[in-house]
Amino acid sequence: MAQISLNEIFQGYVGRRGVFKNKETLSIAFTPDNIPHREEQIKQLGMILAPVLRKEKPSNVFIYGKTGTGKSLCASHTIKKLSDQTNGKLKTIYINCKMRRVSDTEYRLLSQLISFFGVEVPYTGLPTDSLYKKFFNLLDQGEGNTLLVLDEIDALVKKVGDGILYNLTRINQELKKTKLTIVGISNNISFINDMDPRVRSSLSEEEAVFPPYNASELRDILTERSQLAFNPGTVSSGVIEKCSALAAQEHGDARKALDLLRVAGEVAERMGNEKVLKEHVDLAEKKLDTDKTLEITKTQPRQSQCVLLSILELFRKGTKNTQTGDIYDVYIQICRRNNLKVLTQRRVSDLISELDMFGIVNSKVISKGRYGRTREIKLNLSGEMITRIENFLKEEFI
DNA sequence: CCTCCACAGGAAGCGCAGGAGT
DNA sequence: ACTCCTGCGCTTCCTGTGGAGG
Repeated sequence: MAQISLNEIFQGYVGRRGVFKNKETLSIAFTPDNIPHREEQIKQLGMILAPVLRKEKPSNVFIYGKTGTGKSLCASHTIKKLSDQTNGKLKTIYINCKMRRVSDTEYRLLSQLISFFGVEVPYTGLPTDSLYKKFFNLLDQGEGNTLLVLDEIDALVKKVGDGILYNLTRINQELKKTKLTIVGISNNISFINDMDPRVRSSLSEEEAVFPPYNASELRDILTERSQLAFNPGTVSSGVIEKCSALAAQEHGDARKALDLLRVAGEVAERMGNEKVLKEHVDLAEKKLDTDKTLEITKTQPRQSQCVLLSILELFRKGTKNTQTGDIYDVYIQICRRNNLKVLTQRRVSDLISELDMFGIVNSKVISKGRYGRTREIKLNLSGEMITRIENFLKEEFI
């Protein structure tokens, strides 16, 4: 039985022409040749970095803009073009500072930098400044310019402070043959104010701002990409407009727009449609939403999951106007059942606030007069999400 | 008008882990 | 290898508060 139906599925797959021609072109990792609506920024970056062609040191650049505004894309595009001009002689080090366990401490970042020169360094044990020396020596062995791209640089500063940036910006004073230029990329603008003024000024000798895309700009981007990604005529009208509009509502995030389009295509294929329809976009949005919330709950610490389960149990019982105390009572029971340490109500209250921040619940402070002042907590999830999260939590807890 | 409920949410401090300095 | 030092999760203690009921 199972085999027959599987065969049918496979047959359906092979027999039909899928909607995708090249799905890769919709992923964030893909670098298109043409980047619409970023001509200004690319030109600006090009002008800032152009001195490398004359073997002079360009200014350090600080790039900021919200997620999905094309910062990393434009930076890597510009640098690649620049590198082509120099016949690949331009050395570029790209580091994403948000990668956990890779580059989230001073030591790890330095060992990353060193490994770019093909030298491996022990995971731990060496003093930090000997790593600096090593990096310095490796750097100075080469000629000309080295570009250091620090993506999500705000994460680095938040984690380890600005000392490392201070050291890196000063390194040029010592270097003889090479020059190091830092390209910092951040989606948080305010963090730069917390930095040491010296670091701030040397890091942002030049600044490039990436504004959010509006709906029509997003539409252009999607139109271009969809021609690469989909077979001709498989995207019905209105689909791209819908994806653009949804993503524009969320601070003009091109990544979200591309995700929506890609998942809509996947949904269409799975449902056996030969065309991507507007309804598929709705389903895609739901799926992305659910996946995201599920991912959040999965990565949440156990205590927080326990609190969420308490809220879910109360919801299933149909309790109206859930308040902190109710949740705490259920929470205690779940902890006992699961042999978990019972935290104080004060702490649980904070955990509820965290769930609120994630958008999983909505809580608002209300006063019930004689019957006290508390927070009214409501689940902020669709029915399908509740079931999926519940299924996950039921596996984790008794 | 006052009271008093059921908490909110700030402040201080504790114990721990893991990194930095030596 | 050894002490600091720092950040984090958490507890303890605290003061503050909107409004129903007296």
